[in-house]
Amino acid sequence: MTVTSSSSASLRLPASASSSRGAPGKQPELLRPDGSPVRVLVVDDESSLADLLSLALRYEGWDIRSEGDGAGALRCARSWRPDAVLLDVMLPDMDGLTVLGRLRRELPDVPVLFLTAKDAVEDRIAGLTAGGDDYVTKPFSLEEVVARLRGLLRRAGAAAARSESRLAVGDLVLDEDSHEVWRDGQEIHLTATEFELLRYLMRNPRRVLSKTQILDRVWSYDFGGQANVVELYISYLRRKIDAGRAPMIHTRRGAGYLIKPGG
Amino acid sequence: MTVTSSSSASLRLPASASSSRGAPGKQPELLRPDGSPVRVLVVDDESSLADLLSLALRYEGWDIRSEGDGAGALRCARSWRPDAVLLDVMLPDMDGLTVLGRLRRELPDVPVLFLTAKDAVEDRIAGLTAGGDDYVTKPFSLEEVVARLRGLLRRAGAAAARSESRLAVGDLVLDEDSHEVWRDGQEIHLTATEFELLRYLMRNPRRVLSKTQILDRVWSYDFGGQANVVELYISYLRRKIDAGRAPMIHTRRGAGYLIKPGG
DNA sequence: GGGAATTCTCAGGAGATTCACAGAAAGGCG
DNA sequence: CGCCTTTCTGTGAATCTCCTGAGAATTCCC
Repeated sequence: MTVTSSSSASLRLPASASSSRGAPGKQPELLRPDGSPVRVLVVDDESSLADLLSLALRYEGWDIRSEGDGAGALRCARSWRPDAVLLDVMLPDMDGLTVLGRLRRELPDVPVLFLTAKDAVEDRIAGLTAGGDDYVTKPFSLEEVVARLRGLLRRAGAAAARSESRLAVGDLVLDEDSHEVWRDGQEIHLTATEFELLRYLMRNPRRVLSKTQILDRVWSYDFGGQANVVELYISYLRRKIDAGRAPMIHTRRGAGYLIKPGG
Repeated sequence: MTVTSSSSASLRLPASASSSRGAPGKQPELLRPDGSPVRVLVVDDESSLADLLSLALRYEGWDIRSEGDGAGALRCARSWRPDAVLLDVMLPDMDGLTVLGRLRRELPDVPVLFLTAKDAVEDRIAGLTAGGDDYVTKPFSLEEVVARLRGLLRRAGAAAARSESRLAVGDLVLDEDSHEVWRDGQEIHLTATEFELLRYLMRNPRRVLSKTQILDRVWSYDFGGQANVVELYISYLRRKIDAGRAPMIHTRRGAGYLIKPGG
């Protein structure tokens, strides 16, 4: 097994390092050395989920391919050389670990994000996250998958990209590694859901996000509750983020919410 | 401890000595004289273990090759010239001692970390470690293997790198060689597991580590228990580390734990 | 062999978090 | 200005996460 260290796995920031604008759309944040978008291979036999994921990841500006079984995944890995793999541990033709093992032999340095059922965590497989890989349990939110994938890509990439774990909008700063948030230098404690909502807003500054959009992105895909939770959580966020200060979270009546630097 | 004052095996710290961020990833902490990453040869016939080890070591930023038997190991040693060898003493084709002997003829100054079953320790292995080598018994934790390997590489390398055996986060200091820990100058006694957990946290300061991550890294690969032990040991650590003082170990509900200087 | 130290399971309880509901407040429009 | 719609937020209940004491099992050490 001839393992060259990092060959294809070096990633870099785009030339126009306007990195604060993590705006999904057509501006990928991470690029391959040749300037082409990052490649992500999605492996899931449930086609509806695979479609949902592909769509969301494409929206990040990444190049996506999707496979429904282990054999296809390996074939694709071999020929397409993705920069990251999103792998459901339950596949029809082979055990997730088997796929992982062979994948590793093919792409030693490519990070893998596992999708696993909630209860399967208990009979977890030792070392699932050992090599810097990560996992997400179903049902997940798209924001979570995207965030973890970005984390993996960031850490697998060039050292220069390492500092990029922070989002900033005005004097509001969010650190994805430590899960810390500051406004004007002062630390603010957020709950898990508040944190994800804020991260989504901050990754789309100055852009109106509808309640539906937010619900689809930040809440799990199987959430069955009222769309009103978004209002509730916006309210929570305002209390913590905007309290006293110039408001950064704005309501666009009939359209949605947006975040922008005070003023 | 007969530390051969290395010849070819001189290692050095990376130019950018941002060593406080022992953050696993692509930033190797130890480099060869030519700036390329350290090379480690993994020799184990159990492929799943070899894969797990390769994964974890590669994540340290090292260049890894893996062989399944003594013959292959010797071949690789000869042509690839690794900086360290991770050697299972139970190999299909030849006795671990034999492999070691020939390895030594090939690479006189390269340190070897033995993997051995628990009960086989006594007799012969102990003697082997006299030359600066070390050993780890199965089942092991990844943190332990990585730590020992780092220790070997460090000691085999330049003296300048010697000071690197200490981790510090705020006024908390941990010595990897002596296994001593101080908070604000005062020594704190930790059990083996507590020590490994703290080391893992301190090697990833200001980063949220999930319970699964911790379990995968700090506990043996064959541990089958509840993820709840992590909570328990965090609790123990807090009692010893944070007692009275400003807490350094923080809980991120729903995400994991992180350590950071008081504040 | 016996005592001490260590590791780990189990379960109760404290507290944090999520969410539905409903009335209050605010915005838009004729 | 009055009415209707949309958004905001207080309340409280259900749930979930995490902490920790007690004690069993195991290992270590003398």
